[in-house]
Amino acid sequence: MDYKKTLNLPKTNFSMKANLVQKEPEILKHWDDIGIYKLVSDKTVNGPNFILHDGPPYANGDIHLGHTLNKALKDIVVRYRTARGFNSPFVPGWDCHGQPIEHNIEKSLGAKKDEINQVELRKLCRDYALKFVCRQTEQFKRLGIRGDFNNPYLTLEPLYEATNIEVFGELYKEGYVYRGRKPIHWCYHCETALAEAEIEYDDEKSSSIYVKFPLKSSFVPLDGYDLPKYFLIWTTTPWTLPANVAVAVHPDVEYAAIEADGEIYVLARDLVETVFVEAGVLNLKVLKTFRGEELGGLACIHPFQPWESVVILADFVVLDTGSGCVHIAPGHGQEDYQAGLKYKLPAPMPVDGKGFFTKQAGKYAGQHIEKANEVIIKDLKENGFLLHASSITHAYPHCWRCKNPVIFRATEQWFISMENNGLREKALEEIRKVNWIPAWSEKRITGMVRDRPDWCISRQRAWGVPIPVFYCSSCGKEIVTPESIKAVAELFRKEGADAWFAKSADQILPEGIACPDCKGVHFIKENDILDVWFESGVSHLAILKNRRGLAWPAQLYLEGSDQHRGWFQSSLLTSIGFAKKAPYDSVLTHGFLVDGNGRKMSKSLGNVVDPLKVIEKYGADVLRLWVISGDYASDIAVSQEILERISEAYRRIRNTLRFLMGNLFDYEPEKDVVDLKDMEEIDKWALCRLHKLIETVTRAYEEYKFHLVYHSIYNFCVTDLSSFYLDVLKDRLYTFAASSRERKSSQTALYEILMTLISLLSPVLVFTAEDAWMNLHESFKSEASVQLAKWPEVNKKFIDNKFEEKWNNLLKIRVEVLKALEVSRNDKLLGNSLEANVELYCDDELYEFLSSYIDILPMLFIVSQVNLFNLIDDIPNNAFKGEEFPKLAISVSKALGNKCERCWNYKESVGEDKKYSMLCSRCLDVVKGFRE
RNA sequence: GGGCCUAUAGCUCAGUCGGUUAGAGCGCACCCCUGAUAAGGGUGAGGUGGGUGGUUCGAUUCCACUUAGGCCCA
Repeated sequence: MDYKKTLNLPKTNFSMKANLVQKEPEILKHWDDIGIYKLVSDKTVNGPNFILHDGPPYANGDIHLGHTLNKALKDIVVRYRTARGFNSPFVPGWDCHGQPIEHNIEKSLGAKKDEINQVELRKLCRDYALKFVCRQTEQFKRLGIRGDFNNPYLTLEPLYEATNIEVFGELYKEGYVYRGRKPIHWCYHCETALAEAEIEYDDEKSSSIYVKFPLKSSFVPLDGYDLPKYFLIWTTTPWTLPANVAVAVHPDVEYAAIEADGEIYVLARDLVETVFVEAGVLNLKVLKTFRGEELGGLACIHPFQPWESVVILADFVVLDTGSGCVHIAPGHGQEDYQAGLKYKLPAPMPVDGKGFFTKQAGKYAGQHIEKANEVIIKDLKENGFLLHASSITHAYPHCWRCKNPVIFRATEQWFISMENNGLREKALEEIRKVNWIPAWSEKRITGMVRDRPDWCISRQRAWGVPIPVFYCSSCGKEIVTPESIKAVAELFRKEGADAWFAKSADQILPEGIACPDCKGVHFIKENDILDVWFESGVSHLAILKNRRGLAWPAQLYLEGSDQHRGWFQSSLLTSIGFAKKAPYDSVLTHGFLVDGNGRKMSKSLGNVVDPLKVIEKYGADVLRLWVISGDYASDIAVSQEILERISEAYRRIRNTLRFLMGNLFDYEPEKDVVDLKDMEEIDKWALCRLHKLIETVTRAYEEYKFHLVYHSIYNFCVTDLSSFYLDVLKDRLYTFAASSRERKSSQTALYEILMTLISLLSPVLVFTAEDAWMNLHESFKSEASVQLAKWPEVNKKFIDNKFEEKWNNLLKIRVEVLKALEVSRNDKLLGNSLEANVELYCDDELYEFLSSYIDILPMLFIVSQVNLFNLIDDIPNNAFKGEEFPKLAISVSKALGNKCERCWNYKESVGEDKKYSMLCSRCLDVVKGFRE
């Protein structure tokens, strides 16, 4: 007879093979059908707020793994919060304006670029951005991100654009905003500013000249020498000399005063030889040396401009070329500009947009800079200020469109001052009030805010939000008033920022506005648009304050650590300016992606992992599991091996769920539940472990330590369940009478475990949890989705440390027995452990402990018989002795009796019954019960 | 060059407020099972704790330096 049919073998529709690639889209459709986002919000709307404000990704290209990491972490946080009953809406956002999109559109237009106007260009940019918003939306949804994707926030929406205007107006009113100058890349052929991405570096032949700057001040170490004294500077751009205001030296470098041809030159000592060999001057004498630091504050005479050039100290001075004395023209270089700010130097900018010198260039006014180079060199030579001139070839920036060399040119820009209104101090104060996770994050942003320069919010572009400033046509005065701001904001709310480009200033401004200075009534518009960081930086105002269901400030911002310089700061600064307070209670940062060798992902290294391909191969849940498997506080590694590992871990977790479900096929929670006091001890142990797991996992979610969620759940599945509890339970589940108390006891535990695991996993394995949920008996669930289920609560009545300690001891003994069994297995004494009879020889203490468990020892060891002895002297010779228990010897022999055909245990009772001669007594009762 | 961060077995992580032979799971090798079966169980081999130096009776844990890597600046 085939007794298999009389067993309670597992049954479930929850498939072993996940087939996520196919199943996930089906589940997504199911969520769409039932309107899961709304169901969850309706359920949690009255809970306490937990607003995670989404940092908007740029609407360009497909999502990459960095997006995946970030959005998955956010999704996990939000899902955990809603499961705990918080009102935690998730409104995804996109950053839609900006140079990269505009640049791509211009590229695709090619020569036609000049034929279209700004409004038309903006239309194309808009379509482009929206296209990628749609695309990324689908990709994020495929990842299982739950959010209000039907109502995302886009920085190109009229309401959003209007918020920028209001915030700018407020900041202006409060005195944070000013107009200043700053050097930017400028193409004088195209007459346009260029962004870094629009620069191509190419070799260029330039002049290389050493220029003598006469020392004007007295410098004590050289006072004794009655010779002309010069600082010797080097430059490859003679045309920038008219804008020179300083000479920079490195404070820590050794400088020398050299006598040559009856003159004294000051330059870096290590470069003396190089310079003079090149200049063909061989007769040198080192008069003195001094540290650069000593030179600071000296004054030189500009070779041809009517001002002094002061000696300043700068760390950026390097000694690989030149003389160690760097010509500084703040209007023509980044570092020069920074140094100029530091030393409060003037920043003359004697070059116009077409590349011609202005009046400020003195005698060179009207000349083009390209032509002026040789004139300047000639003049220097004639006036005795040139030591040497030659030419060099070096990498030089060129315009991406016209391929001509570009220049650095200071232009008028709008800034937010860090100082004017104490913004820096206020920001630092707010930073202290925010909870930064991990803690060092606070150090990082503090340092950055402390040292950052003023925020340049001007961009010379078309695709963005205009800076709402008007200038009086007659006197040029800038006009920013509550009325003008209101007019622009209202216009944008109605028509979007496009209106700025389509209308004239007079059409935009309300009637009756007059210039406060000259009473003029005609105005022109500012051409610059706002830095996109300003735009995304006002999202907390545009979205959290304006949308129903959201609230300001946010409980959490969660972004990559690069945002310490980006969004965390731009949001903080706008928020302080507008609302005098940080826009977030907590800020969590995660690290960056690296490959298996810890290298960053880059196309050139060829180690880029495409999340869409991972999803196609493994499924989104595996990708999400990967996201939490590592500690994101530092960088997160991804590689083929790592994904393979994660994928296996996923299968393991899934199978554990499957086994649990399969063994609950005939369980009805209400009817079959067994009281704790009536449960088998091992089932109580399982529940004890489960509730400790709930505690650990919940704390891990609470503290955003998701890798601990993964490791503890996984270890629980593998160690506690699969390799022990479930393995040991099979006998009881399969062979005991279906409705026996013993079996229902174990099922009661399994049910708890199953429901808990599904919930604990639900923020991460969103598809799998739902898949499991859909395959549960109706009687197991009261909600349409696991996402609506209650979070498991720790119940202290299940946790008993003393009890657990006892079981730990049993488990340790079990390990020893398994080792002994393994020895016998290797000796071919047995295969299946049920073929074994185990004899334990132990001291009194252990004997007493084990004898209280003698009835369940065969089950724990999965053997047919266990006997206890305390006669330490009578141990068989071949007994196994482990290291853990010196007072324990284990002897393994063939089990007594015959194998029961039904439960496979060896029992002496097998054969006692004539009719069922292949059954043990226990199975006999069960089988008889079947018949009745 | 500066600021912040990371560095424990092939992989992902624990842990030690400085103290006996550094843990877990996976992977790997070997074995068992075939009533979780494109599953399950067992045993075992893997670590000079990035490196150097210092403090200490004693450091993986504290300090300095250094190497490699990451983010952001310059």
